[in-house]
Amino acid sequence: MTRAFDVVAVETKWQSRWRDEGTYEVDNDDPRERFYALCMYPYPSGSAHQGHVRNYTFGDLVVRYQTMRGKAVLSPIGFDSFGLPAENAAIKAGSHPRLFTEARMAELKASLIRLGAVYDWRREVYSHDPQYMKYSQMIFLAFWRAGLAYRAYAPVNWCPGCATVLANEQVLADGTCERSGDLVERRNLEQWFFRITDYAEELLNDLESLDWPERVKIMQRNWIGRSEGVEFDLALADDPAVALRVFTTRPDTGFGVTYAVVAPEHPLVERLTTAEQHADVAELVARATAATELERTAGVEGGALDKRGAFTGSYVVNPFTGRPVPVYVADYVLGTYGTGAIMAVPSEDDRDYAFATAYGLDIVRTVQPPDDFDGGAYHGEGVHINSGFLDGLDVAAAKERATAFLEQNAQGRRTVNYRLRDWLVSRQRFWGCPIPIIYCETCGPVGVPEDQLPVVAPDDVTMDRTGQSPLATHDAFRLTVCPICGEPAHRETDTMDTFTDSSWYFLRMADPFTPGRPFDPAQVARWMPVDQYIGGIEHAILHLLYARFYVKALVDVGLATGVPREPFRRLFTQGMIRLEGSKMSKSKGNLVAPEQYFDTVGADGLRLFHLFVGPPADDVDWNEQTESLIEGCARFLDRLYRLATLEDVRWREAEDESDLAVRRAVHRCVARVSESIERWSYNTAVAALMETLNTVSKWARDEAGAHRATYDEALDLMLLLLAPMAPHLSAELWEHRHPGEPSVHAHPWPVADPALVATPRVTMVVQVNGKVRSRVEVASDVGEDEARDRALGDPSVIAHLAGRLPQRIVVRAPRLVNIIV
RNA sequence: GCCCGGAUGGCGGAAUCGGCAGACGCGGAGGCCUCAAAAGCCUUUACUCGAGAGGGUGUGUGGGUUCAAGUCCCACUCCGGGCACCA
Repeated sequence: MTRAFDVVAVETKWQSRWRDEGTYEVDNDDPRERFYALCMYPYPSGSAHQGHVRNYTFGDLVVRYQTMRGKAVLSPIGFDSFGLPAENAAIKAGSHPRLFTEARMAELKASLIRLGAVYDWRREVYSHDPQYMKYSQMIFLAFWRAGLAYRAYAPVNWCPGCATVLANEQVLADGTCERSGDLVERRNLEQWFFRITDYAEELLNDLESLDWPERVKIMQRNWIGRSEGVEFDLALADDPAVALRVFTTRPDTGFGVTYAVVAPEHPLVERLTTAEQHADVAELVARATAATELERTAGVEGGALDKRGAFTGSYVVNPFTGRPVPVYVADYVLGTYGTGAIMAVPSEDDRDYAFATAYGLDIVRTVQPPDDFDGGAYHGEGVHINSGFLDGLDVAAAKERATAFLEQNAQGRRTVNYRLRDWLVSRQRFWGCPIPIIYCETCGPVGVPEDQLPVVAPDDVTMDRTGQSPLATHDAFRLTVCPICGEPAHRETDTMDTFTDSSWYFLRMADPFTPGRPFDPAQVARWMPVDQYIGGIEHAILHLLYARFYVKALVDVGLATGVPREPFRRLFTQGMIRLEGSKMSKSKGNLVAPEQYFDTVGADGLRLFHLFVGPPADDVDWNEQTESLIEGCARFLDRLYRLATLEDVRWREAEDESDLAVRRAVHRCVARVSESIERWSYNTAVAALMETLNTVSKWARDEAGAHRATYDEALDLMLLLLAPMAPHLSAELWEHRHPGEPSVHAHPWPVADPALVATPRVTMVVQVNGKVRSRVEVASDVGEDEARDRALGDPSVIAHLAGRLPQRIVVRAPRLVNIIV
């Protein structure tokens, strides 16, 4: 298409100006009111894709809008530059992940600049920067000293073919390695954890104070999974000295306990298993513990549970009935939750019901289901039956009584359990931040002293096809001496989960200037919390939960004293880009590169499209009509350009009625755009501008001529409103109209004149029996009586009444009158 | 299975507090300009009956509340997302 102006020339001109003049650099001692605007820092996968464009268009709009609102806006950027894709690419290309990563970073940076997104580049943070790594490691050690980091055995995905550990995403749906095709095994390795569960309660409670999308909060709540219940002992029938401790949230159903189950990993499995049952139990345990997590949970879909178990030969006493019930080992009970053992109530629990049915165990109802209930386990409200002293009570009352009973008779104790597990941070990977620990034969694990940080992975490595981390076999890296005793020792060769990098980068960005520590808490406290965080919904759980934990922990270990404990006050999650329905991704090769549009419709045109195409939170389907939508946005910019550079206007001296109408439209537009931006309704903000441009354009070209002051006001206001959305063209046209004056982006955000926004006369709808029969012009402050009289006197209304007498007249002046006959 | 979200013209979407359904844009149709085209400009465009004036219908389906429902309530269908043996 032919454009009205040279898009590339205009855009590159302003991009270099913003960068060269440091327009969006902001100092930590800036006296203006502060605003921290942040987009989730990207993984550098190469030049930007449409998802980036969308994300950073929204972010840039916020930055420029808040700047015009007079705030000192902190707008940093960085790169989440560690990670598996770089490692895989390096293996393929036989190069070093750093070379690969840095090339991709440069590409992405160039795209962001061509998008016109503006940042304080002095604050750029990237995960593999040795400076950043040093502080990541300092933080790890601080957590360790505070007891928040610890070592424990945990199962990992082990590929026998590659002789290495796999990330979950490297294991295919059928349980094989994506690279070698071997069946992935489960192995126990000693690994590092962060004690995030210590913060479960706070992470849950603080969600309430956050201005986040409700569904993200719900996802986090579910992930944390708090549940209140009772822990108590089930005594072994033939040896009361041995007790099986169980956890339940339904103590009220105790009379329905017809068996008990322990997890295959449970420490009492040996003790409970009788000689006759030994073979059965051993087989079950072997199968369950060797299986991958995947196999163990396979077949769970749709609730069709393939539960497997074995009788131990032992019995425990149901404390409610006093009767012995059998104990099973079954793989549907998890060793890692609660006590790793349960009381089973098949009548009121689906899983127990399925197991009991399969193994022919008793089912005794304790809650009366409704008459029409035809399912298996019943978990609704109801009155207790078959339950001795609980009979007749409702669920809540019975819970109370049963809990009190267990406290007195079975070592019962009210407890809270969480679904949330501690955060496993070890990765058996090369391209990540090394865990700064040295293992010494005599001193045990020792932290690398601060003056020896950062621990940086060596450059002289070759990534081989197995995917095994070269650190594990690189002796120059691995072998060292103990910092305490000086004896030969070896380094930890695991690296940290990349989620650790993204858990504190926003703190570093707030103050990357203080030497010797991650940041100066006092400086950071002045910027935090982030006022507006913007990113993809895919980070709703992990990244956002880990970052929240990190900040709380950093405050507690003294590295972030005074910093608010919640990092992100407001969160916005944007929709995804889909290509004809399916998810767009690099691996599918269905990306629509933004670069091609920068040369045609320009960054402004593409940005406008992303703003206009629909609500920012909704997904965007990229299809055959997208191209023409983008062109429609470019066309709008062309029309604006033509109007702003119009030469053959007939200027007239006197103001007339049309001037007032135009001024009204323009001021209403100011109000509408401002309000739309505040509530993240960018699509309607653009629509308002399009509408206004149509009005002004038509008026300015009219034969009756245009009044200069009206035209000037209209153009200036439109350019100001457009400045955060299409920053290049707005700046260019503003400069054209105000040569030598400060840029449009330095101008305060406009305020609508209330007198012009208010409409003195409005259209009132007149309905007869709820159907619109007429519209009449009335003053906007019209009284009820006058509104009614106007409605009843309208010829079309009289015709529709056809002589019938109104039974009732509803008057909602000045909007509507409804006459009921 | 449980928890969330959604469904509006040919298409993307608008309707912010229960009060004019379809703003704005795309696409379509017709016209102006032009030797012609591109670009631009103008008109029109939910469906339907009607020559027109005008009428009827219409926001996934079925009910309900209300003078009035896209909006609130109940039941359901379909689509999308999250969790998925967490006792």
